[in-house]
Amino acid sequence: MTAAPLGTKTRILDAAEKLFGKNGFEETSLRDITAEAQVNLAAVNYHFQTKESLIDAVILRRLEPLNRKRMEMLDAAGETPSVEQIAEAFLAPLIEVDIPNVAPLVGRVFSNPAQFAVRVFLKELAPVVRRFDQAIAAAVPALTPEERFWRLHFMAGAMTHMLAMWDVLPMMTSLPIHPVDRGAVVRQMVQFVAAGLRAPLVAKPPAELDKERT
Amino acid sequence: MTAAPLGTKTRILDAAEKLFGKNGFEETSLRDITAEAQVNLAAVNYHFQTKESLIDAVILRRLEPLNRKRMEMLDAAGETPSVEQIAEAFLAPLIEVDIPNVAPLVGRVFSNPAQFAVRVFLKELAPVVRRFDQAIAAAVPALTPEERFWRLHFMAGAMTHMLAMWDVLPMMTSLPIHPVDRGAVVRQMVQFVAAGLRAPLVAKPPAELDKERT
DNA sequence: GCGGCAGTCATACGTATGTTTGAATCATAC
DNA sequence: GTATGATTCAAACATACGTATGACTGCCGC
Repeated sequence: MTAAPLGTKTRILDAAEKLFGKNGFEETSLRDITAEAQVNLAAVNYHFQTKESLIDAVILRRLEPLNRKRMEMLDAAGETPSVEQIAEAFLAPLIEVDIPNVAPLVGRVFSNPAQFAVRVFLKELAPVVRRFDQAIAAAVPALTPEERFWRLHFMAGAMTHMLAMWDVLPMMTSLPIHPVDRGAVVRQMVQFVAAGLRAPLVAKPPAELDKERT
Repeated sequence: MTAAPLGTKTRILDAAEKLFGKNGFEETSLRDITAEAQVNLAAVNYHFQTKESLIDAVILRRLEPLNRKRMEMLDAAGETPSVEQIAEAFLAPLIEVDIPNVAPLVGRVFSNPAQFAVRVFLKELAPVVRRFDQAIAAAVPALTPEERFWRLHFMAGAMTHMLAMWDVLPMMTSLPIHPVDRGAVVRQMVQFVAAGLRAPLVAKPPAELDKERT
């Protein structure tokens, strides 16, 4: 009857992941976590020393396989992936890798530029950003580096917003979108993002047009 | 020499806005705020009763004119605005209305689905969502309600991500994008979002294609 | 059997937080 | 000038938090 008891350490990670995702990092106390995990309060400091490094551990446990999957999909798409393939490589792993608690967590990580998230960002995310930037450069050569940079982050923003708002969005519409097939949303998002990635360049600002008039 | 002294209440709002934007709501203590505002600790409870309603006050002071401006721009775009006009009406007010502290704040509001943010969401944001949904429906009639719903929130996500990550993004690139002309970013985003809004519909899922094969 | 040790536990410590209090100060009307 | 109401102030309150401690438990090698 009782499920496999799992290690204390894993139970803490699971509980923390769930509560961090639902309520945020600072808003979740170690006592909330240990209660959810049915574990003694001191266990978290025994296994993870400090709350901060528990946060890191929770994030890294999920972020690492997620990003590996992204890289794999991008590699599998060949020499010069299309924008659709780029968007899908970036977005689809969220569906495949996941259990339900993870999505809100990812949303929280991306939408928290505070120090504790930056720690993880730069080490874990920078290579992925670089790799996808190169792919976009190959797929849409007309883009300047600045344009690639922003479009990449617009894509990331669409994703994070969906994840972070997952539980709230149903309240903002009368549509029966909950519980929804996450795969369908990803298809929509791939479509949206792909079109955005290959959008025409912005018109030159008035200052430059002036030169042409003279 | 000394600037106009402003009321205590306003100084609290300004300080809270600045610190909430920089560090988040829960991470900012009332003592941080009163120190920044050079005001007695008790003043915040005197003027705002509780921290929670201070948060509401800070958000509403900015969100309300922001959304009014959005509505105005959408109205000014005529009967059936183009997707570019829709995107611009949604995004441009952030540049015009703003002082620098506000942008991070908006990012925090949108990326925090916790109760305290939901309180504001549903009352203040629902009419705007409805209005823009109608505009998208008129501009891209082929979209189903679900598709409109998601594309609207992809647009919101690109915006929030940019705002929330504003201070962090420069660290993720070697490009000299900081300090950057915010108007230029908005032009990029309008371009991206407009293309996404009028992207072709998603391919039918395999299940429906099967029917055509039989 | 028993020593050693990783893991668990109840409990406590120090501190930071939101909030309250009651006296002091200020402004304004009479 | 002084009474009155609004505002500011220093100080305290209760609570919740992250962390630390020291005793206890169960297990494995010998």
